[in-house]
Amino acid sequence: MIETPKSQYVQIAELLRTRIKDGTYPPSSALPSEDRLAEELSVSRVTINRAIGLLRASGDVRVRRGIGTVVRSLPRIHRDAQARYAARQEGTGAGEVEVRKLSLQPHTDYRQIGRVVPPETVAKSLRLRKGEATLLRSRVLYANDEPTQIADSYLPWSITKDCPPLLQPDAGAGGSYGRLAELGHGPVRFTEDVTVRMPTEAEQRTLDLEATQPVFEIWHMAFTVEDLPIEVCIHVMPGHLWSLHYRWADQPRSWP
Amino acid sequence: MIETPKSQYVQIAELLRTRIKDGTYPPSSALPSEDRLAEELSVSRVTINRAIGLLRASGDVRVRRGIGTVVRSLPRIHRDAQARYAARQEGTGAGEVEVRKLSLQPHTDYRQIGRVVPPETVAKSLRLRKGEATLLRSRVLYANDEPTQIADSYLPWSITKDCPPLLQPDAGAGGSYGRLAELGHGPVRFTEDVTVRMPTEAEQRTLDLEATQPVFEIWHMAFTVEDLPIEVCIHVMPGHLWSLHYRWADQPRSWP
DNA sequence: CAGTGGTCTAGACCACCAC
DNA sequence: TGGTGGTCTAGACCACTGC
Repeated sequence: MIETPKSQYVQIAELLRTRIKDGTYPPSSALPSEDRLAEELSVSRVTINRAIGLLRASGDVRVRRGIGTVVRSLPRIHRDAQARYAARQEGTGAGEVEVRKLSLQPHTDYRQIGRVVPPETVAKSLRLRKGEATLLRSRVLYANDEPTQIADSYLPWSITKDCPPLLQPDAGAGGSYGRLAELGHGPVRFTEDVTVRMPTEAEQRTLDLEATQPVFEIWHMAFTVEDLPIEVCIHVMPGHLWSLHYRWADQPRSWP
Repeated sequence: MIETPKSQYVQIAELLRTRIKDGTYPPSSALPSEDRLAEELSVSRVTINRAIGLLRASGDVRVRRGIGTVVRSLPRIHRDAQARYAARQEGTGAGEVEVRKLSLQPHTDYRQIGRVVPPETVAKSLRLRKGEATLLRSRVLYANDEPTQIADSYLPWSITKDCPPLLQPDAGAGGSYGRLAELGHGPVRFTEDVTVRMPTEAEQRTLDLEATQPVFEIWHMAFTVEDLPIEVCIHVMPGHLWSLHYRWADQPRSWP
């Protein structure tokens, strides 16, 4: 093995991570202040700050200005793509099932529900004409009051405009997919595109993240029996909070 | 809208990103040196360094010590989970198809092929007894000589030990799944678990990444008709290089 | 050798929080 | 008001590259 001399801030980050793991700094407890750590380790505060920057990027600690640096405590949430839509059909809010499984307290905040001209990429995916409107259902989901995801769901306005329940936070039994089914546009096929990126400033505020903490962006699409796109839902989720699960069987390929 | 006064290094990062997008700094070209940028923008070099740190985390630039800072040029590679295993069955190396689609030059480096006692998590997934061995096929894939992923494939040694092609880099027509099928253990069902995390130091070296650049970890599993786990493959891929694609249809749930 | 980025320091000022 | 982290500076030394 080649011995690489490591920079101090990397070594300090490792030290702090060790202390978190061995219980010296338990979950939800505060780390010593940067000044104190600097003194203890005989380095400048800037070096400590940089070390903590690594812990922040990986989601191990969260920092509150004026308060201090605290060890994160939320476990990873498992998101089973197939199961969640199956659950939805049984009438449960899909996003909350996963959270409840971990004995955490879920909570959904509907930020906006209404008619909206969608971003061009969404319009294209839904095969809408230029300027054609959609119903946007935008919500933020929480676990124990910590934000866990933003979900912006776009549905063609032409199809949803005469369905009042879709304008309510609680869309009724089976959620919005239940209503779509009643309208004769029940989704039967889904796709998801998953990417990782750094959060925008708005997302940093909403999800309580820092510029260096990656987020999943899941571009979820639902199709009807006629293979028409009926929904685009964009999920933005803190990377350190989630684990995504997919499964499939080898079968004659019936889709393009 | 609330006006948030931004720190200089965030503003400078935005400025540099703008210049990259508008072609002032084209792909593969070098940014001005930190000293020069510091002079141009009338800030200290540390501030420039911090701004560039943000561009590095998001994968917009890569830095070569002694050389300079260069604008990244590789596009995102699309990975269609279902399609790639279908392709494999037709005899093409799955990992290379995706790269070739982008007119890039693929290349696979087999780091290790041989008998190995696997990590405990892998052993458990394969339902092996404690200490039972596996065949490990470990490889690094490249596009245009830039590393794009590490793939470590584990197969039960008891099943694979008498199949010499599996000890070769090229496992023959249909890849290792082809050989498993001949052995009567062809995989028919798959699962994938996707997480994001920061890279280990070894991964940083292998994938030419920095500590702040997130990676996908895909835990891929293959099952036989009898529903026995026949392979665990762990993919580690730079987050900024990939886009993952999954699809499924609503159907009577036949799996646990 | 000169030029590049990597790292570190001491000191400073600020914004935010709890009391 | 005192303690916390956020940011910035000027200067320094180092390691690595290419000439």
